[in-house]
Parts: sequence; structure tokens; C-alpha cells
Amino acid sequence: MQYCYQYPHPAVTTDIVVFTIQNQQLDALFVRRRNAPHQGQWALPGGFVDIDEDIDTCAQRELFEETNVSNLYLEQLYTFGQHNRDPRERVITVAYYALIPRDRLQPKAGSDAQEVNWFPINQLPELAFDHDLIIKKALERIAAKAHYSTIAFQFLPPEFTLPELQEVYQILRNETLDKRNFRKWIQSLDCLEETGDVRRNGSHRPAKLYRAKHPDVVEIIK
Amino acid sequence: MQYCYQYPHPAVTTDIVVFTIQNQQLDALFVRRRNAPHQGQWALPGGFVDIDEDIDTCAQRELFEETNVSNLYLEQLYTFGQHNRDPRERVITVAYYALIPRDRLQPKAGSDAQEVNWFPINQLPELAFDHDLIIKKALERIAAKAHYSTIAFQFLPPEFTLPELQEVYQILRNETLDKRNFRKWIQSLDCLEETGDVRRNGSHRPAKLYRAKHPDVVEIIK
DNA sequence: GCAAAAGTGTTACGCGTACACCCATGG
DNA sequence: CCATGGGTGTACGCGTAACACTTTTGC
Repeated sequence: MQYCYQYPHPAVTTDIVVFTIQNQQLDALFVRRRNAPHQGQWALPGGFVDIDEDIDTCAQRELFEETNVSNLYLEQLYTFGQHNRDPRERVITVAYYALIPRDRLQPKAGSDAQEVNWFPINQLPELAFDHDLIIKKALERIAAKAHYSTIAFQFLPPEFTLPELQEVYQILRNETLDKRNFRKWIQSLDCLEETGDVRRNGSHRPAKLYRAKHPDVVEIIK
Repeated sequence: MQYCYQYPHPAVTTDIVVFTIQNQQLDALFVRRRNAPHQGQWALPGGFVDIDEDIDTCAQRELFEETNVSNLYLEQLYTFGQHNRDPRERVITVAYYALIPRDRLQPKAGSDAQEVNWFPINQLPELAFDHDLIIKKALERIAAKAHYSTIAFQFLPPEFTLPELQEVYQILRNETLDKRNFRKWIQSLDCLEETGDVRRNGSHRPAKLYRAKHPDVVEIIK
């Protein structure tokens, strides 16, 4: 079966930069390509937009196929449309980024037999296509958002401690923060509530647990 | 001649929100549709991406075709990809916005016989497709940028006075600013230089003329 | 009792904001 | 000389940034 048009049409894909934080590092998810071009190289998860599928829905679907997790924070990033970015045919890709909390990482990410892997964002392998550009843009975006939104909560489980939250902000903003000032700031946003519980992990004072008042919305602050 | 594919392909367009400031108002440019669907309604300028044309280039081309002006500030805004946003076929549009200074407005914008018109953004006509959504997103973007960038310069001729610059900021941010505080702020950015000349317009003290130190870059500030 | 991380207040400085009068020109 | 808009400085308050010690636990 063939689909014919009076004028040439590009193919459209979505690619998703999936971020998580583990081992004190920001990691992104990649899939090893099994076919040419760029066979064997690592690439962002993604794929073609179905003809009657919204592009947001497509991104959600691709994301689920690679991570087995749904309902993640997902935001459109930028559209990459250099005419020669794919040697096979004209492909325009709408890039998204998604954030996945540690506690929802699957033991083996990926539903099919594909080889997938997390890489720390400062030790990336060589990437297929223009995916290095996409990553770069995604990093800029989340670093910026870490300054004026509650995006960091999306990396954490529903209950977390203030030192954990501070660590996420530090990794995203790539700077160390003063503990007292950070606490004063985050408390003043009135977006946290104590669970009443504590977390004990080590021979030291236990940390109080908090949860976000509105865990599903990324609030713009300041 | 037909172009055939193994899988259905969407059409891809770019639409451009062209902004200018005239008569103390922010205006956007629209084209009246001559064909169904939405025949007779106003729509954003835009059109199909050629198969071997970068999407940025396409936006530039469409922009030039409607305004006869090139080398404008042009930035990608967002990609709109609801599957049913165009009743004819699947069309994904990559929206851009452009800023055009007063002094480069053509007497009759538009190169061909199409009916084109500027509308103040708070008196928009009913728009075709989802173009109201696109405008809304573009307005949010430039209002935000007016707070943390030198975007306002792009609305002005190469030489301008401080009252003129302040007016642009006020329109974009939709608030009045204190004259002395505005001047202190803008001078502190070290992005202006006096031309040494003045502009006389009326029976009052003439205003000093300034130019941007880097007229082609929109600097991120603060 | 000691090591290790959690928790907690105060001070200083800079920036943003509020505010009123003189200046230069054209008619 | 008068109307019109251009141009200028200061004071106050708030928010950001710097900074050190006590608390609680596990071993």
C-alpha cells in the first residue's frame, strides 16, 4: 500500500530527551540504533508520528514504549528541521523532554529487546543525527527552569527530604547552594508540607519528610 | 506527478506571527484567506515547507513574501500538531514570531495581490484554524522576553530616543514604568551609546538619540 | 563518645522602587 | 512667555547573600 500526494511531504517524528537523576548525576536515556544510518550509535528514543495522532500523544507513546512509565512530566522543547538532518528522507523532528523520578525507574527500561542505557550528561557517547544539538537545548531549558520553577520536584518520589531536594536543584543549576538560604527560599514558596515522618539513613540525625502540595504542576515562581 | 510513501506523511507548514508597534499599540499581521476552509477569514502568514528547505529558511521566505523585508528578528515559537487542526489533511505547523521595526514597514505590505492587514492585538478578528492559540503563545513569549532581554530594540529603528524605547517596553509589558528608574536600569545594562545627535519633534526640549551597541543580538539580561 | 549529616537566625549590602523639579525648545 | 515633553538624584525598604554552631542519630 502506498500513500501519494501532489507535493512531496516530509516525515515527522518526535524525539524525547528523558532525564533522571541518579548517583548525584543528571542522566539521559538513549537507545542503540540497530539499523543504518548511524547503526550501532546511540540515539534519543523517538519515532514517527501516526497520521491521526496528536504530536503530544505521540511523544507520550514513545516515552512509554521506552520507559514503561506513563504520566511523566513532558514538555515540548523545539523542532529541528534542517533539510539534511536524516540521510534517508526529509525528517522533521519535534523534540520533547521528560523527567522521571528515581523511584519510577524500571529495573530494565525498555519494553522490547532494544538496548537502552542511561548516560550521565557530561559523559555522553557519540550520538546519531543531530541529537547532540537536541540534548544541548534540553539542558539549557531545564537549567533555566531550575531557577524559576518547581521543576526539581519532578525528579523526586512523592515524599522527599530537604537535603534531597536541594541536591536536585544543585545538580540542575550546576552550583552549590547555601543550606539555610535554600531552606528559607523553598519554604517561602509555600509549596511543601511535612508528612510528619522522617527518613533514617545512617548514623546521624534523621531528616524530615516532605511532599509537594501540588505534585503534578510545575509552578512558575518569583 | 505524485509523491508516494510507504506510510502516510503529514504536511508541514510554518506560520509566522509578525509583530510591530505603531500608534502606541502592538500589532500583528494577518492575511485574508481566499480559499476554503475558513475562506474569507484572517490567518497568519505562512505556507508549506519545501522538501529540501530548512524550516528556519522557510519561515524567512514566508516572512519576506508577506512583508518584503528580510533580516528581521525571527525566532521559533512552538509546534502545533493536533491531528485535526486542518480539515483538509494532516498539517503540522511550526510557528515562528518576527519583529519588524516601524521604519521598515512597507507602504503596502505583501508582494502579491493578497489582502493583508495589521490588527492591534487586543482587537483581533476571528481567526482561521488554531491561529488564536498561536497568537496567544506568541504574546506570552514576547511579554516574558520584555522582562529579561533587549528584545524591545528590535521594534525600533537603528537610532531612537529613550522615551521611544521606554514606550516599547511599556507596551510589551503592559504597564507604565517610572521614567527615572527605567533610564537608570537601561543605562546600567551598558547596551546603549549616544549618537551625539538629537531628535526635535515639537515645541519642547529635543531628545538625545541612541543606538544599540549590538543591534542584531537580543541579549539576555539580569 | 564520636563521626556524620540535619537543622536553625542574624546581619549586611545592593538593588528596586517611590518620588518632584528644572531644562530646552517652538510658537 | 508659556506649553510641552526631555532630562536628572536621593532616600528608603526589602530581599538576597554571607556566615557557624547545635542537634540527633548509629555504631
